[in-house]
Amino acid sequence: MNQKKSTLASVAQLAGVSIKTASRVVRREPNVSASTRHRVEEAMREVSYRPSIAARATVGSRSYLIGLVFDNPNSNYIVDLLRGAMHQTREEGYHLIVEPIRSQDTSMIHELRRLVVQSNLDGIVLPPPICDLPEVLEVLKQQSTPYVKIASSESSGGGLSVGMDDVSAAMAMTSHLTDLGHTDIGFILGRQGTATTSRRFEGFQRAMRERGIAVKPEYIYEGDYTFKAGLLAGEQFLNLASPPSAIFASNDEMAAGVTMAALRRNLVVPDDISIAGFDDSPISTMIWPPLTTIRQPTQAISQKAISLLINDLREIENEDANPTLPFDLIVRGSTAPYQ
Amino acid sequence: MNQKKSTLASVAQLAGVSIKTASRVVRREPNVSASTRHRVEEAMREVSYRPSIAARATVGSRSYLIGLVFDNPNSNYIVDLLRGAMHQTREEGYHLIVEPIRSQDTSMIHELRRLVVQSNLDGIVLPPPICDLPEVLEVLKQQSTPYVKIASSESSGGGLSVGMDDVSAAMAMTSHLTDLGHTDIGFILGRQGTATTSRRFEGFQRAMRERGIAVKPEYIYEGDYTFKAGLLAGEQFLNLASPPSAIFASNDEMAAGVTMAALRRNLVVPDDISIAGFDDSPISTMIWPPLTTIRQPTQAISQKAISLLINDLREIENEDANPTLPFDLIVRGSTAPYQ
DNA sequence: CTGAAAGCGCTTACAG
DNA sequence: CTGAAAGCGCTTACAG
Repeated sequence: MNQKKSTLASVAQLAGVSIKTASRVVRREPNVSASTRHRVEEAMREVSYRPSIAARATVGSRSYLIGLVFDNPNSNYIVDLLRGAMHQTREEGYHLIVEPIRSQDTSMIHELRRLVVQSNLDGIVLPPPICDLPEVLEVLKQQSTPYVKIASSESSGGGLSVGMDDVSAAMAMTSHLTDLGHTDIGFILGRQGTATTSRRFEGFQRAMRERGIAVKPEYIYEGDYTFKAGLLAGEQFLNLASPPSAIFASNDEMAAGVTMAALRRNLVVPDDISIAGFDDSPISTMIWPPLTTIRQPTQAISQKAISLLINDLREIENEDANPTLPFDLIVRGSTAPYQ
Repeated sequence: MNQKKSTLASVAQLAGVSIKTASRVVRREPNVSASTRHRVEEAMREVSYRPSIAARATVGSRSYLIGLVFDNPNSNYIVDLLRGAMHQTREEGYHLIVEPIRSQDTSMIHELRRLVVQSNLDGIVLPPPICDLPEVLEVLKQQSTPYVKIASSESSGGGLSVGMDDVSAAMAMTSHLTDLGHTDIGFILGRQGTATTSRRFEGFQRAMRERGIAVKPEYIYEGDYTFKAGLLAGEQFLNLASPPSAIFASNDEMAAGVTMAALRRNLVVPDDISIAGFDDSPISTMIWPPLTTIRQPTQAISQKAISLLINDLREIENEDANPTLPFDLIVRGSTAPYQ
């Protein structure tokens, strides 16, 4: 049960070669005769040899350490990111260093540089909103530390990035509502100035246009992703002479606010009004009825990000350096056919 | 601009001591004169020295690695835990390895053992609910890996633990309500069988008893920590011939449910009814009005946990091996004087 | 209280 | 094609 740890030396001895040659086989370097290679591989298998990352890290320029910094109020998102990243990092024989940073602080750049230098990071994962800070990218370029951006606002400038197609997702949700027979659909935008906000709105508009349904100006509300904005939007929509029969909020918190506005007026969700959110955040199942929403494949995204980054480190060409991962439309109790 | 990595040698040179002495200071070993220690610490700060885990791991039996496993649906709690733990781990010159595990899986124990053995963990932090799994404690004892429990249900069996005083916190919240003039207070219990549930209820009862206020049986509702339970509890309370003027829910989600039940009946919170929660979870400020609640000092708790654990590793006696940290009563918009 | 030496498991020059 | 040597940054015996 309890096995002793095997080393390169033990492999070399068993194969009757020098440590250096054993190393060459392990690292798949050229200039080893087929028979020697075979003998060493046999020995590796016999003692179930696994190279020590620690020892490798002390010597070479590689640390086998990937960093993941975060500064995002959405803890759920962060934890999902962590799960995916940790899984893939371990899978590839690397380790993950996680660091909370405060992107507002002036000392942040200094801390980031210290992290990269001191921990000798091989690469770093940049979730939003950090991936959109030019200073951060600048520092990493200076230190020539490879990075991968997650859900970045800007189209990647030649670097690595992973994201989700917000436009298609918003289109899918809109289609879900129109398929249920809704034509009077209220839309609540997120905070101005973020790429996500405009992409989701674009998806809504495009789907409506494709179906030939006009979008009434009074059915558009400018929110800011908060519960309260949803509450206000809901009240405004429901005060209309002809209120919408469905409301699509750009995130779940706002959709929860709309739900509360509807309940306040003794409306039954989804019979009297359908409500849809976006993100599949915890609140979406905490309220009643649970929200129909869009799930971002966060774990898969961070997994992919790690994978891209490590391929890059190994100088393996990534067939797609800026992939976009598929989302899920989660239909729950808050949406129903128009009646 | 481009920072170079600092080593023990550079620190030693700057301080004018041997590498060995510098090492002693870094590792907080005894037998270093105060002045030497001071000089080395100064040098460490100057070059912002951080020991190389890799180098440490190659040599000694110690890994300077602390593990933190988690399996908790509340991501916000986890992230707070992480922040506190990371801060203190770095402070003490250790590194933190974070691992999500699934306490339900049968393979969990195997994975845990692998983590402990392969990463050569010096110690491990066990948040709820993992800290209450006997199999986990068993494995750690087998491997003689020191651990510290966080917010454990059971009174620590001689081991290390950090927690919060739920009884006092529930008493404080109850007093807050009675101080506002409320005597008819509804209480919503959490899920049966967890220590937290009974401790919070005990605090409520004790505070009421101290004030000589009788607790009516119809003002007690057995919930399960979900939003829906809060909604049902609220409806039941509000259907009473003489409903309570204040409702204290054992967590914020249930308090949010009560809020929705109140709004459904066109009651104004807090004018018509005061509502209090527990935990200061994200939902407490997402809904309107924001909830008066109890904040657990999660970051401080995990910080303390790391501190206890590392003291233990250094064979420094902890003056209190099972400390309980102070909480905060957060008064927000959901509670107001009885009228 | 302080330090010189050996060595952890591996890699990177360098030499045959 | 193969290997002996030096060294990564640190720690653990051991000596003063």
